[in-house]
Amino acid sequence: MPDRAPADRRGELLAIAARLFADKGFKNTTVRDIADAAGILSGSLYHHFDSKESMVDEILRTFQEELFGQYDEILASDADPLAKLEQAVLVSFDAIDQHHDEVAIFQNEAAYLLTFDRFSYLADRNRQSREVWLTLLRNGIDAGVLRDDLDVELTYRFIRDTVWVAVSWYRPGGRRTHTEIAKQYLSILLEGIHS
Amino acid sequence: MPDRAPADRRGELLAIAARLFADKGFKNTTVRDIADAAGILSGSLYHHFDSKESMVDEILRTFQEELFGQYDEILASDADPLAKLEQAVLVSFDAIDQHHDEVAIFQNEAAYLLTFDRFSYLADRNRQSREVWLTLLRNGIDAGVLRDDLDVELTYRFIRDTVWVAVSWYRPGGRRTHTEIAKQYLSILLEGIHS
DNA sequence: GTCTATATCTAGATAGAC
DNA sequence: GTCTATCTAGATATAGAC
Repeated sequence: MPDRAPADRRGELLAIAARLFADKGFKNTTVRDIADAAGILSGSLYHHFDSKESMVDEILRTFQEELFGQYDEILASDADPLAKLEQAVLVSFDAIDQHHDEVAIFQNEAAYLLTFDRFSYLADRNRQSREVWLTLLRNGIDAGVLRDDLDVELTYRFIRDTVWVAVSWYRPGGRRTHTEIAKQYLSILLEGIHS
Repeated sequence: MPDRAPADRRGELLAIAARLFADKGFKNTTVRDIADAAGILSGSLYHHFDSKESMVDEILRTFQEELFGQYDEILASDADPLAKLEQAVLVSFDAIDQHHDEVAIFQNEAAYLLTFDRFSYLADRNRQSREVWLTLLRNGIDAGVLRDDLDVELTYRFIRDTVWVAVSWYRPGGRRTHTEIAKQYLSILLEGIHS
């Protein structure tokens, strides 16, 4: 593996920053915090990155490219509508497990970051995500496997919110695996809690 | 109405601050922002309040006393378990409608504020909220009206998250009333989306 | 690639006049 | 109750040495 160390220094620093942004918030994390955690001084960070904004930008872009690639694969597959919906939920919980910090940052900081022009792509991603879920829900209704008396827009929001907000309490390595949680969630979502 | 203006100036300023804290975040709202919105200068705010922290403290305390009073009433009532659960959901969506900014602040800033000793009561309120929902769910299971194969702790989290996170997209005066949203949500929660 | 040193800016808070 | 003026602390970012 040639030039692994130099190429990865950037990734290391981004991972350290992501952890802090996720835990304390973007605004509330100082470049000194990041440098301290990395064992260097704040000025040295500017050898690697333009600004604190550039750091969070790179973190979110990289993560979202991967996540939306997975959604696209599901949409393009030939699974039945119910299976696709389940896969989308599982992939999302997988992201919470594998990219916990990135999901947390997107959940907690997107509204703030969207006030800057350079982060306008986050709004595009929100629209894209809405399209994915609405498509899955409409296909399920059309195929007759989902109730047709539900407000699709509201249903989409409930699913989206419950899935992603789990990042606020799920901790990788905890008592329940992310797959167990995803399956319980799907059971409630599909069948309800009424006996 | 004697001395209405002087007594309400405090409340006016708190409402202005709450709106800004909810929209932009606590850390990201400056005392100058608050003063600007109130049409005064930043120094003048300190005639009314000790600090920015005191402002958010008063906002959250007042709101939570009211909300938890309502939960206590539901728990103490003689309605059946299913009705109590429905009432708790309705009361929560009512809070999102009537105290939108306060709910948003609690949702978005609690984790940060909890790093200060003076806000440790927020952790107590979180525990209290958990007890309310767990009690409602357990009573429903014991009475046989809720599925007994569900993880109660996970179910509580899904309900809590989906209810409160609605504050991020619900806007008072929008296309759907908060009661319509609450009823759709209860329909999904109780019966599921499967046809 | 990191450190030293520092420029620049912004924020919370205070004191006293009006 | 508000304004003027200002203090102080802390944050982002830069320049040049090592």
